[in-house]
This record gives sequence, structure tokens and C-alpha cells, in this order.
Amino acid sequence: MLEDCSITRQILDRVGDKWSVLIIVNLGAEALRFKELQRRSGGISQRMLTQTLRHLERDGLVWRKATPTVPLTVEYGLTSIGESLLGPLTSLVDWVNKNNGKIAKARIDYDHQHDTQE
Amino acid sequence: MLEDCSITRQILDRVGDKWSVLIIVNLGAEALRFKELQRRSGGISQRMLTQTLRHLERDGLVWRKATPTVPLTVEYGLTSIGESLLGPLTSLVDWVNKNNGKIAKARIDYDHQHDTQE
DNA sequence: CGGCATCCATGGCGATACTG
DNA sequence: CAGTATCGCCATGGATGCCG
Repeated sequence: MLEDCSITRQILDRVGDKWSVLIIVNLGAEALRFKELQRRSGGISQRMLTQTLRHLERDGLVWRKATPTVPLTVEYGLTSIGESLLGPLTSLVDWVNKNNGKIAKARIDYDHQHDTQE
Repeated sequence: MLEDCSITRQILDRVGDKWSVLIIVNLGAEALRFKELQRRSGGISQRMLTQTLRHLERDGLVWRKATPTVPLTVEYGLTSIGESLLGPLTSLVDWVNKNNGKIAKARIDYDHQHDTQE
């Protein structure tokens, strides 16, 4: 009823892919340079960071500003659309933070009563 | 700052995997039997539906009720935790529905000004 | 009907090395 | 510093076939 079509799926895929959410949240606080963004994003490889940023940029969620200084300076930040995503996204993240205890417990219960050992 | 740890990533992975969101939203309306759920979930294969349901069940988001009738009846529905996820999830889906036009346009612009033709 | 097991193709993603 | 290009692994997920 909401997402029979492919567009919605595509965008949810983007939201759900391994790094997008992390990048968006990190950029939500402030615009950042490539290296700094990578540093804040845990163990993301340089390849994946580039790729993720390209996707987000293509979707109009992130802007890129390259300054042709000597060792080249590039900054990334959220566009207004990107910022508007921050709300739904953080409400989701909040939900996770609030419920991960229950979920962890549910998993233990499930595993326990399905194969006691093995 | 929010999701350095692995738990959050794991759960977001679940949210972001190809079918979970669709299943949860479909079950949000009402409890459904396996076949009916499959029918409403577009082109999901039986394997993936089973797998996704197991994951969601393990996380305590979905319950499963098997009635040993002759041709076996199984119903799935959301637990209270699962229902509490419905909120954040639909706010995300709403966002997508509201912005997919802009995103589609942004993509066209991006593609156009990056390689005018292949 | 509901579900598990197997096989197999695709592609996500990391590591590495090279360019501007 | 900020990328692009290449390679190779392995997880995701579809198709198919069998069981309760």
C-alpha cells in the first residue's frame, strides 16, 4: 500500500545500506572534510566512503564543495533535503537505542528454546 | 556518537535488509498467514520470506502461531515491540513518499551534469 | 500449506595500489 | 588530501526440489 513501487524500495535500500545512515548522522552535526568524516565513521574504508558519498550526493541529500588548494580540500554537508531526513532517521535510531536491550534478550530466549546447545 | 557499537548496526541492518520493512508494514495492518503475506509482499521468494520472518521472530518483533490443522495453518503478527517500531518506520516511509520526487529529480540532474552521454 | 536444504549467480564491500 | 581502478572474498538472495 505504501511501497509497492520500486522508487521507495530503492531509497529504503539506500537508507539501509551499510554506511549511509552513519554518514548522514555524522554530517548532521556539521560539515566535514573527507578524512575527518572517515575518522568519525568507525572502520569505513576509503572506497566505501567515496561510494556512499556519491550516492548521497546523487540523491541530493549531500553537497560537496571542493576547494582547489594545494593539497586539495573537500567538504561535505547535508542539503536541506538531507537535513529533513535527519528527523525520521534519528527517531529510528532512538527506537533502536531504546529497544536494543529487549531485542538482545529476545534473541537469547529464541536461541535458547530453539537449540538448547549446538 | 549514537551507533559506534555493533548492536545498533546489527539492528539497523535488519531494518535495512531487503524485506523486513515491507513485512513489518504489511503485518502492521493485521495478522496474516504465510501465503497471504507473500502475496502482499510483491515478489518476495518463499525462502526470503521464511528467513526474514525468522529473523524478526528472533528479535521479538513478530510472533508466530502454528495451528496443526490438516493443511497446516500458520499466522504471523506484530508483537508489542514490533508495533512500537511501526511509528519510526512509517515516519521514515512517509518521508520517502514525500521526497521521492525531489530525489528522482536530483538524480536526473546529477546524471545529466556528470556524463551528458555515456 | 508451510518450510528446510541445496545449488549457484550476482554484487557488496574490503584491501591494495596508483593518480591529481 | 581526495580520490579512481582492480581484484578477490563471501554474504545475499533467487530457483528448485523434497518433507511434514
